Amino acid sequence: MLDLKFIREHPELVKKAVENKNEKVDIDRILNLDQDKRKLQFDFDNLRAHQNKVSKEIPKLKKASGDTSKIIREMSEISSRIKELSAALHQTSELLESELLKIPNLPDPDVPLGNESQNRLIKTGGTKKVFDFEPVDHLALSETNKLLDFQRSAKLSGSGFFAYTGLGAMLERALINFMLDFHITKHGYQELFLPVLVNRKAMIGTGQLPKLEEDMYRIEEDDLFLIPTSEVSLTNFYAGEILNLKDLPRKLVSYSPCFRREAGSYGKETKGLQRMHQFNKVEMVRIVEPENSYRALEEMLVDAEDILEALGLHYRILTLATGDLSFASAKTYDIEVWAPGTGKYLEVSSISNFKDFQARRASLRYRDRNEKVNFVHTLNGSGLATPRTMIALLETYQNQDGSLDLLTCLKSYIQADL
RNA sequence: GGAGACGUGUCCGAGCGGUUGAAGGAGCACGCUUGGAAAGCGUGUAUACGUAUUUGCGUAUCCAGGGUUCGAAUCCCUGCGUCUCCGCCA
Repeated sequence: MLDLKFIREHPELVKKAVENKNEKVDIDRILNLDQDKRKLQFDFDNLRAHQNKVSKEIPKLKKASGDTSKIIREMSEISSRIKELSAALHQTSELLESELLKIPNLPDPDVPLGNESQNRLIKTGGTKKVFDFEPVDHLALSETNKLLDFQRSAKLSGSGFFAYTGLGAMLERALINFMLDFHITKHGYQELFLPVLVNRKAMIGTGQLPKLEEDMYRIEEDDLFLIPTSEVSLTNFYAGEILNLKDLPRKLVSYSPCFRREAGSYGKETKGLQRMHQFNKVEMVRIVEPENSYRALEEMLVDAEDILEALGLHYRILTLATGDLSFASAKTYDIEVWAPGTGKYLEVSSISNFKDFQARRASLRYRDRNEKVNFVHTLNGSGLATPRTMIALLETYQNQDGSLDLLTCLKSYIQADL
Protein backbone atom coordinates (compact mmCIF):
# COMPACT_ATOMS: atom_id res chain seq x y z
CA MET A 1 0.00 0.00 0.00
CA LEU A 2 1.20 3.47 -0.80
CA ASP A 3 1.15 6.33 1.63
CA LEU A 4 -2.03 8.29 0.98
CA LYS A 5 -0.17 11.52 1.62
CA PHE A 6 2.32 10.60 -1.07
CA ILE A 7 -0.49 9.92 -3.56
CA ARG A 8 -2.06 13.26 -2.68
CA GLU A 9 1.21 15.07 -3.26
CA HIS A 10 2.42 13.17 -6.33
CA PRO A 11 -0.64 11.95 -8.21
CA GLU A 12 1.04 12.11 -11.63
CA LEU A 13 3.98 10.08 -10.46
CA VAL A 14 1.67 7.40 -9.12
CA LYS A 15 -0.40 7.32 -12.30
CA LYS A 16 2.75 6.87 -14.36
CA ALA A 17 3.96 4.05 -12.13
CA VAL A 18 0.60 2.27 -12.33
CA GLU A 19 0.77 2.50 -16.10
CA ASN A 20 4.34 1.21 -16.20
CA LYS A 21 3.28 -1.80 -14.19
CA ASN A 22 0.39 -2.48 -16.58
CA GLU A 23 -2.17 -2.00 -13.86
CA LYS A 24 -5.44 -0.11 -14.02
CA VAL A 25 -6.41 2.02 -11.04
CA ASP A 26 -8.42 5.23 -11.04
CA ILE A 27 -6.19 7.52 -9.00
CA ASP A 28 -8.47 10.55 -9.35
CA ARG A 29 -11.32 8.59 -7.88
CA ILE A 30 -9.16 7.69 -4.92
CA LEU A 31 -8.23 11.32 -4.40
CA ASN A 32 -11.92 12.26 -4.45
CA LEU A 33 -12.76 9.55 -1.96
CA ASP A 34 -9.94 10.79 0.22
CA GLN A 35 -11.33 14.29 0.14
CA ASP A 36 -14.85 13.08 0.95
CA LYS A 37 -13.51 11.06 3.80
CA ARG A 38 -11.61 13.92 5.33
CA LYS A 39 -14.65 16.19 5.10
CA LEU A 40 -16.79 13.57 6.85
CA GLN A 41 -14.09 13.00 9.45
CA PHE A 42 -13.90 16.73 10.13
CA ASP A 43 -17.66 17.08 10.62
CA PHE A 44 -17.79 13.95 12.70
CA ASP A 45 -14.93 15.08 14.94
CA ASN A 46 -16.51 18.48 15.57
CA LEU A 47 -19.90 17.06 16.40
CA ARG A 48 -18.33 14.47 18.64
CA ALA A 49 -16.32 17.12 20.43
CA HIS A 50 -19.57 18.91 21.18
CA GLN A 51 -21.23 15.73 22.33
CA ASN A 52 -18.34 14.84 24.61
CA LYS A 53 -18.36 18.29 26.13
CA VAL A 54 -22.08 18.32 26.86
CA SER A 55 -21.96 14.75 28.14
CA LYS A 56 -19.57 15.89 30.80
CA GLU A 57 -21.92 18.66 31.83
CA ILE A 58 -24.97 16.44 32.26
CA PRO A 59 -23.91 14.65 35.46
CA LYS A 60 -22.88 17.98 36.99
CA LEU A 61 -26.24 19.46 36.12
CA LYS A 62 -27.99 16.44 37.58
CA LYS A 63 -26.03 16.78 40.79
CA ALA A 64 -27.06 20.41 41.02
CA SER A 65 -30.61 19.02 40.56
CA GLY A 66 -31.15 21.08 37.43
CA ASP A 67 -33.52 20.08 34.64
CA THR A 68 -31.73 17.90 32.08
CA SER A 69 -34.68 16.83 29.95
CA LYS A 70 -34.31 19.65 27.41
CA ILE A 71 -30.60 19.17 26.94
CA ILE A 72 -31.03 15.40 26.64
CA ARG A 73 -33.63 15.90 23.95
CA GLU A 74 -31.21 18.12 22.06
CA MET A 75 -28.38 15.67 22.44
CA SER A 76 -30.59 12.89 21.21
CA GLU A 77 -30.83 14.64 17.87
CA ILE A 78 -27.11 15.29 17.77
CA SER A 79 -26.55 11.65 18.58
CA SER A 80 -28.54 10.47 15.59
CA ARG A 81 -26.71 12.90 13.31
CA ILE A 82 -23.42 11.55 14.61
CA LYS A 83 -24.61 8.06 13.74
CA GLU A 84 -25.42 9.08 10.20
CA LEU A 85 -22.05 10.72 9.79
CA SER A 86 -20.32 7.74 11.29
CA ALA A 87 -22.01 5.36 8.88
CA ALA A 88 -21.09 7.52 5.91
CA LEU A 89 -17.54 7.82 7.18
CA HIS A 90 -17.22 4.07 7.54
CA GLN A 91 -18.56 3.43 4.11
CA THR A 92 -16.23 5.94 2.51
CA SER A 93 -13.24 4.67 4.46
CA GLU A 94 -13.86 1.11 3.42
CA LEU A 95 -14.25 2.06 -0.19
CA LEU A 96 -11.09 4.13 -0.07
CA GLU A 97 -9.22 1.32 1.64
CA SER A 98 -10.29 -1.25 -0.93
CA GLU A 99 -9.25 1.05 -3.77
CA LEU A 100 -5.90 1.75 -2.14
CA LEU A 101 -5.23 -1.98 -1.98
CA LYS A 102 -5.44 -2.09 -5.77
CA ILE A 103 -2.55 0.31 -6.32
CA PRO A 104 0.69 -1.53 -7.05
CA ASN A 105 4.00 -0.57 -5.54
CA LEU A 106 6.07 2.03 -7.38
CA PRO A 107 8.95 0.58 -9.38
CA ASP A 108 12.33 1.98 -8.46
CA PRO A 109 13.84 4.58 -10.77
CA ASP A 110 16.63 2.21 -11.84
CA VAL A 111 14.20 -0.51 -12.93
CA PRO A 112 14.14 -0.79 -16.73
CA LEU A 113 10.91 0.43 -18.35
CA GLY A 114 8.84 -1.93 -20.43
CA ASN A 115 7.62 -5.49 -20.50
CA GLU A 116 9.38 -8.82 -20.02
CA SER A 117 11.52 -8.30 -23.11
CA GLN A 118 13.18 -5.37 -21.38
CA ASN A 119 14.43 -7.45 -18.45
CA ARG A 120 18.09 -6.61 -18.08
CA LEU A 121 20.77 -9.29 -17.84
CA ILE A 122 23.19 -8.22 -15.15
CA LYS A 123 25.34 -11.25 -14.52
CA THR A 124 26.04 -14.87 -15.31
CA GLY A 125 27.55 -17.19 -12.75
CA GLY A 126 28.77 -20.74 -12.33
CA THR A 127 30.38 -22.59 -15.18
CA LYS A 128 28.32 -23.99 -17.99
CA LYS A 129 29.15 -27.65 -18.16
CA VAL A 130 30.50 -28.92 -21.48
CA PHE A 131 29.20 -32.33 -22.57
CA ASP A 132 30.94 -34.75 -24.93
CA PHE A 133 27.53 -36.27 -25.68
CA GLU A 134 24.04 -34.94 -26.24
CA PRO A 135 22.50 -34.37 -22.77
CA VAL A 136 18.92 -35.58 -22.35
CA ASP A 137 16.21 -33.84 -20.36
CA HIS A 138 15.14 -34.55 -16.78
CA LEU A 139 12.12 -36.55 -17.87
CA ALA A 140 14.27 -39.09 -19.67
CA LEU A 141 16.62 -39.24 -16.68
CA SER A 142 13.68 -39.70 -14.31
CA GLU A 143 12.50 -42.55 -16.48
CA THR A 144 15.88 -44.28 -16.41
CA ASN A 145 16.39 -43.77 -12.68
CA LYS A 146 12.72 -44.11 -11.62
CA LEU A 147 12.58 -40.73 -9.90
CA LEU A 148 9.16 -39.44 -10.88
CA ASP A 149 5.74 -40.92 -11.56
CA PHE A 150 3.44 -38.40 -13.21
CA GLN A 151 0.92 -41.06 -14.32
CA ARG A 152 0.17 -42.03 -10.77
CA SER A 153 0.28 -38.51 -9.30
CA ALA A 154 -2.37 -37.62 -11.88
CA LYS A 155 -4.60 -40.32 -10.37
CA LEU A 156 -4.40 -38.47 -7.07
CA SER A 157 -4.59 -34.85 -8.10
CA GLY A 158 -4.71 -34.46 -11.85
CA SER A 159 -2.07 -32.82 -13.95
CA GLY A 160 0.38 -30.35 -12.54
CA PHE A 161 1.38 -32.41 -9.53
CA PHE A 162 4.43 -34.57 -9.12
CA ALA A 163 5.10 -37.83 -7.36
CA TYR A 164 8.71 -38.45 -6.44
CA THR A 165 9.56 -42.08 -5.96
CA GLY A 166 12.53 -43.73 -4.24
CA LEU A 167 15.74 -41.87 -5.00
CA GLY A 168 13.71 -38.99 -6.43
CA ALA A 169 11.91 -38.48 -3.14
CA MET A 170 15.13 -38.75 -1.19
CA LEU A 171 16.88 -36.30 -3.47
CA GLU A 172 14.08 -33.78 -3.13
CA ARG A 173 14.21 -34.04 0.64
CA ALA A 174 18.01 -33.82 0.62
CA LEU A 175 17.88 -30.70 -1.51
CA ILE A 176 15.43 -29.01 0.85
CA ASN A 177 17.49 -29.88 3.91
CA PHE A 178 20.72 -28.86 2.26
CA MET A 179 19.37 -25.42 1.35
CA LEU A 180 17.80 -24.83 4.75
CA ASP A 181 20.96 -25.80 6.62
CA PHE A 182 23.05 -23.68 4.29
CA HIS A 183 21.06 -20.52 4.97
CA ILE A 184 20.91 -21.22 8.69
CA THR A 185 24.58 -21.97 9.22
CA LYS A 186 26.28 -19.91 6.52
CA HIS A 187 23.94 -16.92 6.16
CA GLY A 188 22.57 -16.58 9.68
CA TYR A 189 18.88 -17.07 9.02
CA GLN A 190 16.44 -18.27 11.66
CA GLU A 191 14.25 -21.15 10.61
CA LEU A 192 10.49 -21.09 11.01
CA PHE A 193 7.97 -23.77 10.14
CA LEU A 194 4.61 -22.15 9.53
CA PRO A 195 1.06 -22.95 8.45
CA VAL A 196 0.44 -23.39 4.75
CA LEU A 197 -3.19 -22.35 5.14
CA VAL A 198 -3.56 -18.68 5.91
CA ASN A 199 -6.42 -16.23 6.20
CA ARG A 200 -7.46 -13.47 3.83
CA LYS A 201 -5.83 -10.80 5.94
CA ALA A 202 -2.42 -12.38 5.53
CA MET A 203 -2.89 -12.67 1.78
CA ILE A 204 -3.76 -8.99 1.62
CA GLY A 205 -0.81 -8.17 3.83
CA THR A 206 1.79 -9.37 1.37
CA GLY A 207 -0.18 -8.23 -1.69
CA GLN A 208 -1.41 -11.50 -3.23
CA LEU A 209 -4.95 -10.24 -2.67
CA PRO A 210 -7.05 -8.67 -3.95
CA LYS A 211 -5.33 -8.89 -7.32
CA LEU A 212 -4.52 -12.58 -7.63
CA GLU A 213 -7.46 -14.32 -6.01
CA GLU A 214 -7.99 -16.36 -9.18
CA ASP A 215 -4.52 -17.84 -8.87
CA MET A 216 -4.95 -19.04 -5.32
CA TYR A 217 -6.32 -22.29 -3.98
CA ARG A 218 -9.00 -21.43 -1.49
CA ILE A 219 -10.84 -23.33 1.22
CA GLU A 220 -14.22 -21.72 0.83
CA GLU A 221 -15.76 -22.98 4.05
CA ASP A 222 -13.16 -21.32 6.25
CA ASP A 223 -12.04 -18.57 3.89
CA LEU A 224 -8.48 -19.85 4.09
CA PHE A 225 -5.95 -19.88 1.29
CA LEU A 226 -3.16 -22.28 0.46
CA ILE A 227 -0.02 -20.18 0.37
CA PRO A 228 1.54 -19.61 -3.07
CA THR A 229 4.84 -19.03 -1.25
CA SER A 230 5.89 -18.99 2.39
CA GLU A 231 6.65 -15.31 1.90
CA VAL A 232 3.02 -14.92 2.99
CA SER A 233 3.33 -16.72 6.30
CA LEU A 234 6.86 -15.48 7.02
CA THR A 235 6.20 -11.81 6.38
CA ASN A 236 2.82 -11.77 8.10
CA PHE A 237 4.29 -13.54 11.12
CA TYR A 238 5.00 -10.14 12.65
CA ALA A 239 1.96 -8.35 11.23
CA GLY A 240 0.45 -5.69 13.45
CA GLU A 241 3.50 -5.53 15.68
CA ILE A 242 5.85 -2.73 16.56
CA LEU A 243 9.30 -4.27 16.65
CA ASN A 244 12.20 -2.91 18.65
CA LEU A 245 15.30 -1.72 16.89
CA LYS A 246 17.30 -4.48 18.56
CA ASP A 247 15.02 -7.07 16.91
CA LEU A 248 16.08 -5.89 13.47
CA PRO A 249 17.08 -7.12 11.05
CA ARG A 250 15.03 -10.29 11.11
CA LYS A 251 16.42 -12.92 8.76
CA LEU A 252 13.92 -15.73 8.39
CA VAL A 253 13.99 -18.89 6.35
CA SER A 254 11.35 -21.51 5.91
CA TYR A 255 10.61 -24.55 3.88
CA SER A 256 7.07 -24.94 2.65
CA PRO A 257 5.11 -26.47 -0.14
CA CYS A 258 3.66 -23.77 -2.41
CA PHE A 259 0.33 -23.92 -4.20
CA ARG A 260 -0.56 -22.13 -7.39
CA ARG A 261 -3.51 -22.62 -9.66
CA GLU A 262 -1.52 -21.15 -12.55
CA ALA A 263 -4.78 -20.11 -14.14
CA GLY A 264 -4.29 -19.09 -17.72
CA SER A 265 -0.85 -20.53 -18.18
CA TYR A 266 -1.82 -23.83 -19.80
CA GLY A 267 0.76 -25.18 -22.15
CA LYS A 268 3.32 -22.60 -21.10
CA GLU A 269 6.55 -24.28 -20.05
CA THR A 270 4.61 -27.16 -18.59
CA LYS A 271 6.90 -29.99 -19.59
CA GLY A 272 7.89 -32.24 -16.71
CA LEU A 273 8.65 -30.37 -13.53
CA GLN A 274 8.74 -26.92 -15.06
CA ARG A 275 5.42 -25.60 -13.81
CA MET A 276 3.59 -27.35 -10.99
CA HIS A 277 0.44 -26.59 -8.99
CA GLN A 278 2.29 -27.73 -5.90
CA PHE A 279 6.00 -27.43 -5.41
CA ASN A 280 8.55 -27.09 -2.66
CA LYS A 281 10.49 -23.99 -1.88
CA VAL A 282 12.92 -22.70 0.69
CA GLU A 283 12.13 -19.06 1.18
CA MET A 284 14.14 -16.25 2.75
CA VAL A 285 12.52 -13.17 4.21
CA ARG A 286 14.17 -10.15 5.74
CA ILE A 287 12.58 -7.45 7.83
CA VAL A 288 14.92 -4.48 7.98
CA GLU A 289 15.26 -0.78 8.71
CA PRO A 290 14.39 1.26 5.62
CA GLU A 291 17.90 2.60 5.08
CA ASN A 292 19.25 -0.95 4.89
CA SER A 293 16.84 -2.53 2.46
CA TYR A 294 18.93 -2.12 -0.67
CA ARG A 295 21.99 -3.58 0.95
CA ALA A 296 19.77 -6.43 2.15
CA LEU A 297 18.50 -7.01 -1.40
CA GLU A 298 22.05 -7.41 -2.72
CA GLU A 299 22.92 -9.72 0.16
CA MET A 300 19.91 -11.93 -0.46
CA LEU A 301 20.83 -12.19 -4.10
CA VAL A 302 24.22 -13.52 -3.02
CA ASP A 303 22.55 -15.85 -0.49
CA ALA A 304 20.61 -17.44 -3.33
CA GLU A 305 23.62 -17.48 -5.67
CA ASP A 306 25.66 -19.28 -3.00
CA ILE A 307 23.30 -22.24 -3.21
CA LEU A 308 23.71 -22.46 -6.97
CA GLU A 309 27.48 -22.14 -6.61
CA ALA A 310 27.49 -24.91 -4.02
CA LEU A 311 25.46 -27.07 -6.38
CA GLY A 312 27.83 -26.24 -9.22
CA LEU A 313 25.11 -24.99 -11.52
CA HIS A 314 25.32 -22.33 -14.20
CA TYR A 315 22.91 -19.41 -13.90
CA ARG A 316 22.16 -15.86 -14.92
CA ILE A 317 20.63 -12.91 -13.11
CA LEU A 318 18.12 -10.46 -14.54
CA THR A 319 16.70 -7.22 -13.26
CA LEU A 320 13.00 -7.33 -14.03
CA ALA A 321 11.50 -4.52 -16.10
CA THR A 322 8.57 -2.54 -14.74
CA GLY A 323 5.99 -4.56 -16.67
CA ASP A 324 7.31 -7.89 -15.37
CA LEU A 325 7.61 -6.74 -11.77
CA SER A 326 5.16 -8.24 -9.32
CA PHE A 327 2.38 -6.13 -7.87
CA ALA A 328 4.07 -5.49 -4.53
CA SER A 329 7.68 -5.23 -5.62
CA ALA A 330 9.78 -2.11 -6.12
CA LYS A 331 12.71 -4.01 -7.54
CA THR A 332 13.23 -7.68 -8.36
CA TYR A 333 16.10 -9.86 -9.44
CA ASP A 334 15.32 -13.16 -11.08
CA ILE A 335 17.84 -15.95 -11.04
CA GLU A 336 17.57 -18.43 -13.87
CA VAL A 337 19.43 -21.71 -13.82
CA TRP A 338 20.74 -23.43 -16.92
CA ALA A 339 19.13 -26.75 -17.73
CA PRO A 340 21.40 -28.38 -20.34
CA GLY A 341 19.00 -31.15 -21.36
CA THR A 342 15.98 -28.89 -21.68
CA GLY A 343 18.25 -26.29 -23.27
CA LYS A 344 16.75 -23.36 -21.38
CA TYR A 345 17.34 -21.03 -18.50
CA LEU A 346 14.68 -21.67 -15.84
CA GLU A 347 13.64 -19.27 -13.10
CA VAL A 348 14.52 -20.68 -9.70
CA SER A 349 14.52 -17.58 -7.58
CA SER A 350 12.92 -14.20 -7.45
CA ILE A 351 14.40 -11.72 -5.01
CA SER A 352 12.48 -8.57 -4.27
CA ASN A 353 12.56 -5.42 -2.22
CA PHE A 354 9.03 -4.39 -1.27
CA LYS A 355 10.24 -1.42 0.73
CA ASP A 356 7.36 -0.31 3.00
CA PHE A 357 4.61 -1.55 0.66
CA GLN A 358 3.88 -4.81 2.48
CA ALA A 359 4.72 -3.24 5.84
CA ARG A 360 1.92 -0.71 5.38
CA ARG A 361 -0.55 -3.42 4.38
CA ALA A 362 0.39 -5.72 7.22
CA SER A 363 1.11 -2.90 9.67
CA LEU A 364 4.65 -4.01 10.32
CA ARG A 365 6.44 -1.30 12.22
CA TYR A 366 9.46 -0.65 14.38
CA ARG A 367 10.68 1.95 16.80
CA ASP A 368 13.65 3.76 15.28
CA ARG A 369 16.66 5.18 17.12
CA ASN A 370 14.65 8.31 17.95
CA GLU A 371 11.88 6.15 19.45
CA LYS A 372 9.67 7.11 16.52
CA VAL A 373 7.36 4.47 15.10
CA ASN A 374 8.01 3.81 11.46
CA PHE A 375 7.28 1.17 8.83
CA VAL A 376 9.94 -1.46 8.25
CA HIS A 377 11.05 -2.61 4.84
CA THR A 378 10.44 -6.21 3.82
CA LEU A 379 12.25 -8.36 1.29
CA ASN A 380 12.05 -11.91 0.18
CA GLY A 381 13.78 -14.31 -2.09
CA SER A 382 13.57 -17.94 -3.02
CA GLY A 383 16.52 -19.85 -1.85
CA LEU A 384 15.51 -21.85 -3.94
CA ALA A 385 12.44 -23.41 -5.49
CA THR A 386 13.16 -27.12 -5.88
CA PRO A 387 11.52 -28.36 -9.09
CA ARG A 388 13.60 -26.38 -11.55
CA THR A 389 16.69 -26.70 -9.38
CA MET A 390 16.12 -30.46 -9.61
CA ILE A 391 15.80 -30.21 -13.39
CA ALA A 392 19.14 -28.43 -13.60
CA LEU A 393 20.79 -30.84 -11.17
CA LEU A 394 19.65 -33.96 -12.98
CA GLU A 395 20.47 -32.62 -16.40
CA THR A 396 23.85 -31.24 -15.35
CA TYR A 397 25.06 -34.32 -13.50
CA GLN A 398 24.00 -36.95 -16.03
CA ASN A 399 26.29 -39.46 -17.66
CA GLN A 400 26.02 -40.76 -21.20
CA ASP A 401 24.53 -44.05 -19.99
CA GLY A 402 21.74 -42.21 -18.18
CA SER A 403 23.21 -42.67 -14.71
CA LEU A 404 23.59 -39.72 -12.33
CA ASP A 405 26.52 -38.36 -10.35
CA LEU A 406 25.21 -37.33 -6.97
CA LEU A 407 26.84 -34.39 -5.26
CA THR A 408 28.36 -35.24 -1.89
CA CYS A 409 26.62 -32.28 -0.29
CA LEU A 410 23.31 -33.95 -1.12
CA LYS A 411 24.41 -37.55 -0.69
CA SER A 412 25.17 -36.87 2.97
CA TYR A 413 21.46 -36.29 3.53
CA ILE A 414 20.50 -39.64 2.03
CA GLN A 415 20.75 -42.55 4.44
CA ALA A 416 19.92 -45.40 2.07
CA ASP A 417 22.62 -47.37 0.25
CA LEU A 418 22.88 -46.24 -3.33
C1' G B 1 -18.17 -30.91 17.66
C1' G B 2 -20.52 -29.89 23.03
C1' A B 3 -20.15 -27.02 27.94
C1' G B 4 -17.92 -23.12 30.60
C1' A B 5 -14.38 -19.06 31.75
C1' C B 6 -11.78 -15.16 29.80
C1' G B 7 -9.83 -11.18 26.10
C1' U B 8 -7.80 -3.70 29.24
C1' G B 9 -1.49 -0.02 27.62
C1' U B 10 5.54 -3.11 26.78
C1' C B 11 3.98 -6.69 30.80
C1' C B 12 0.97 -7.76 35.31
C1' G B 13 -3.51 -5.84 36.87
C1' A B 14 -7.94 -2.45 38.76
C1' G B 15 -12.34 -0.56 36.82
C1' C B 16 -18.35 -3.25 35.48
C1' G B 17 -22.83 3.22 32.69
C1' G B 18 -20.77 9.73 33.36
C1' U B 19 -15.18 13.87 35.67
C1' U B 20 -11.13 6.95 32.84
C1' G B 21 -6.56 7.37 27.55
C1' A B 22 -7.75 4.51 31.43
C1' A B 23 -6.07 3.47 39.20
C1' G B 24 -1.91 0.58 41.16
C1' G B 25 2.46 -2.14 40.22
C1' A B 26 6.55 -3.95 37.10
C1' G B 27 9.65 -2.69 33.14
C1' C B 28 12.13 1.11 30.41
C1' A B 29 14.34 6.32 29.89
C1' C B 30 16.24 10.67 32.19
C1' G B 31 17.58 13.33 36.74
C1' C B 32 18.90 13.38 42.07
C1' U B 33 21.58 10.31 45.52
C1' U B 34 26.61 7.15 45.51
C1' G B 35 33.68 6.35 45.15
C1' G B 36 30.65 2.99 41.93
C1' A B 37 26.33 0.01 42.08
C1' A B 38 21.80 -1.61 44.55
C1' A B 39 18.01 0.49 47.32
C1' G B 40 15.48 5.16 47.68
C1' C B 41 13.34 9.72 45.67
C1' G B 42 11.53 12.74 41.43
C1' U B 43 9.99 13.19 36.31
C1' G B 44 8.56 10.93 31.90
C1' U B 45 6.82 6.59 29.20
C1' A B 46 0.58 4.24 23.48
C1' U B 47 -0.98 4.47 18.30
C1' A B 48 -3.62 6.69 14.17
C1' C B 49 -5.98 10.79 11.87
C1' G B 50 -7.16 16.00 11.64
C1' U B 51 -5.59 20.94 13.05
C1' A B 52 -1.80 24.27 14.84
C1' U B 53 3.21 23.44 13.95
C1' U B 54 6.88 26.51 19.81
C1' U B 55 4.49 24.22 24.47
C1' G B 56 -0.72 22.77 22.06
C1' C B 57 -5.86 21.39 20.70
C1' G B 58 -9.69 17.98 18.75
C1' U B 59 -11.27 12.91 17.38
C1' A B 60 -10.79 7.63 17.49
C1' U B 61 -8.84 3.20 19.76
C1' C B 62 -9.74 -1.10 26.57
C1' C B 63 -9.83 -8.31 20.64
C1' A B 64 -13.06 -6.98 16.00
C1' G B 65 -17.87 -5.58 14.06
C1' G B 66 -22.83 -4.11 15.21
C1' G B 67 -26.69 -2.51 18.91
C1' U B 68 -28.93 0.04 23.52
C1' U B 69 -28.11 5.12 25.73
C1' C B 70 -27.88 12.17 26.08
C1' G B 71 -23.24 9.33 27.46
C1' A B 72 -20.08 2.54 27.00
C1' A B 73 -13.79 -0.30 28.70
C1' U B 74 -18.34 -0.99 31.61
C1' C B 75 -25.01 -3.42 29.27
C1' C B 76 -26.82 -6.60 24.75
C1' C B 77 -25.79 -9.40 19.99
C1' U B 78 -22.36 -11.57 16.38
C1' G B 79 -17.52 -13.00 14.97
C1' C B 80 -12.41 -14.11 16.17
C1' G B 81 -8.81 -15.66 19.72
C1' U B 82 -7.03 -17.92 24.47
C1' C B 83 -7.75 -21.33 28.53
C1' U B 84 -10.39 -25.54 31.14
C1' C B 85 -13.53 -29.90 30.90
C1' C B 86 -16.02 -33.58 27.64
C1' G B 87 -16.29 -36.02 22.80
C1' C B 88 -13.63 -37.35 18.31
C1' C B 89 -9.01 -38.12 15.93
C1' A B 90 -3.41 -38.28 13.01
